[in-house]
Amino acid sequence: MNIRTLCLGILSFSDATGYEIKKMAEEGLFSHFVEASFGSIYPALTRMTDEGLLTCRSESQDGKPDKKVYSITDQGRTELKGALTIRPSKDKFKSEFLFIMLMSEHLDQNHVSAVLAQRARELEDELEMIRACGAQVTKPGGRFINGYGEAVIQAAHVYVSQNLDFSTTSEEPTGTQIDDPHLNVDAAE
Amino acid sequence: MNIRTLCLGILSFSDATGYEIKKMAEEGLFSHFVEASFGSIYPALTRMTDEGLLTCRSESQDGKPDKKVYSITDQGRTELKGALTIRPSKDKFKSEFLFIMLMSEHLDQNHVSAVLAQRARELEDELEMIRACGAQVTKPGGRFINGYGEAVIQAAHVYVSQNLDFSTTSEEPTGTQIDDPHLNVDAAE
DNA sequence: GTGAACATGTAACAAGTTACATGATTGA
DNA sequence: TCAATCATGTAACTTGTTACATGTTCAC
Repeated sequence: MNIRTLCLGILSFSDATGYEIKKMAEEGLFSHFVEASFGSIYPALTRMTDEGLLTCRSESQDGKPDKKVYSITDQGRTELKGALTIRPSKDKFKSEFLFIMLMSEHLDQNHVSAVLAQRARELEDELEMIRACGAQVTKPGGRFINGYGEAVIQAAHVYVSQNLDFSTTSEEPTGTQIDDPHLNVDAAE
Repeated sequence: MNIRTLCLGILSFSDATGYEIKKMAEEGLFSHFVEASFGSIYPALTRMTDEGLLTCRSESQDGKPDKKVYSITDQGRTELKGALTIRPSKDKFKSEFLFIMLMSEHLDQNHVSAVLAQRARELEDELEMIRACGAQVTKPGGRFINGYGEAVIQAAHVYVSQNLDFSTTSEEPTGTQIDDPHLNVDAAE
């Protein structure tokens, strides 16, 4: 999924400026699956307007530059649907944190412990953010992904908290004790 | 984290060829947090050898091109440690799947259901892979990230399985009933 | 006999980031 | 007075991907 699709998606819910789109990609629901900088958003909006996928109206404000509010057109909605009807590619997950953990044996143990403790705190903050943000979400799609984020981050938090000292002890990592009634494959060995 | 660090990390465990590095980044432990193509791996290895971070020995094989086996040098280990001692940046997670779910109200319900069912199956496969792969992992760092992956993917699987029909019913998404004893913040509302 | 796995490498290209340029307002 | 927020935009740059080039062996 590229920036164009992201912008179309956000604009399919409500009109917005480039600045607002960036904010939405940083905080709230959208922040879970994209990143976008001004350098990519502004050119994308301009180009899509030229192509007829968006319309743009300028609202002048005193002091600040004109605000350019973009709206999605029917053609834009068609484009968006097309982009969403392909089967989704694998989720992409990049984690420097996990990489550091994997390499922990080459590193200073104090550093590893500090990184773990820090990560536990970050996960708590994220969970709080998701819950706060979830209180404002009403549409089913939004509720679904909010719940998804909550489930996943919580699992990560439980796991990290239970294994804060993995690098200093020789104990087995504590696995999840949750049973998964939807998994019929008998893979646990 | 860039490809250079990834290669150094892999080579810090054992010598390998570019081809083998690519395979490791696709399957097994490393696959959880990176992607790499030949087009990025080969130039990176060449350059790092020029810079003294790696050494390279050629093993001729009949038929196939010479195998170039890379080893990390002390300088390379220093570089790796440096790259790992910075505090890890936020995990990056990109999901076309979640984006489609967010947009589900604009889409055909049958398509959304199919995507959900497909995702449940993919998560099962991934869980199986993680468990199979975990059986071979012995070092603490590896065990930690294997357990992390298992915890997170399982949570996602439970959640998706419980909400396969979210787009066709008006019910609240089923939240996680797991309690998190490590979370003292009282954020649940 | 066809495709996959083994094995390396380059050049063209795509995509997005960073840094810069500009400038008012508001709160600490 | 300094940083942050609002607000848009461009150019240079980085990074990495895709497609191509080359060639063997092995299993189906």
